[in-house]
Amino acid sequence: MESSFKEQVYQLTRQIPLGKVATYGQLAKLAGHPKAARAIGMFMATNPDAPHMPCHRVVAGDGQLTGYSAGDGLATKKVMLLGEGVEFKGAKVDLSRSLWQPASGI
DNA sequence: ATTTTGACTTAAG
DNA sequence: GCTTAAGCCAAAA
Repeated sequence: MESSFKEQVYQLTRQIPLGKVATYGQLAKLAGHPKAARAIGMFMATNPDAPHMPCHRVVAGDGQLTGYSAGDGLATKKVMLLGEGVEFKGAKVDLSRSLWQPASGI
């Protein structure tokens, strides 16, 4: 395994369950760099495995949809998330309901 | 090797 | 609630 920061981010993004979304900061933290949210965005923008990279399930820390350069951009992203069962609150994702909680053994 | 930019986050006013 | 500033990481020029 490469075990690189990049690889970790890719794996985590790939493990986001359907109907849920993760934030850049969350992925960064899970990958070992809690402040590399910016780099995460770049990894998504330059993702080498787009078909295996559900980057549309990754949103900003406030649930705001950012980036996405496919279809109609954020519009397509929103539609995809809605189709997966993610709840929206206006133009943002309702993180209170659709935020991915890894190992949610609370 | 250095500088700039970017799909970010948090804090402060 | 909105704007400004600073911090941090990685890729591209």
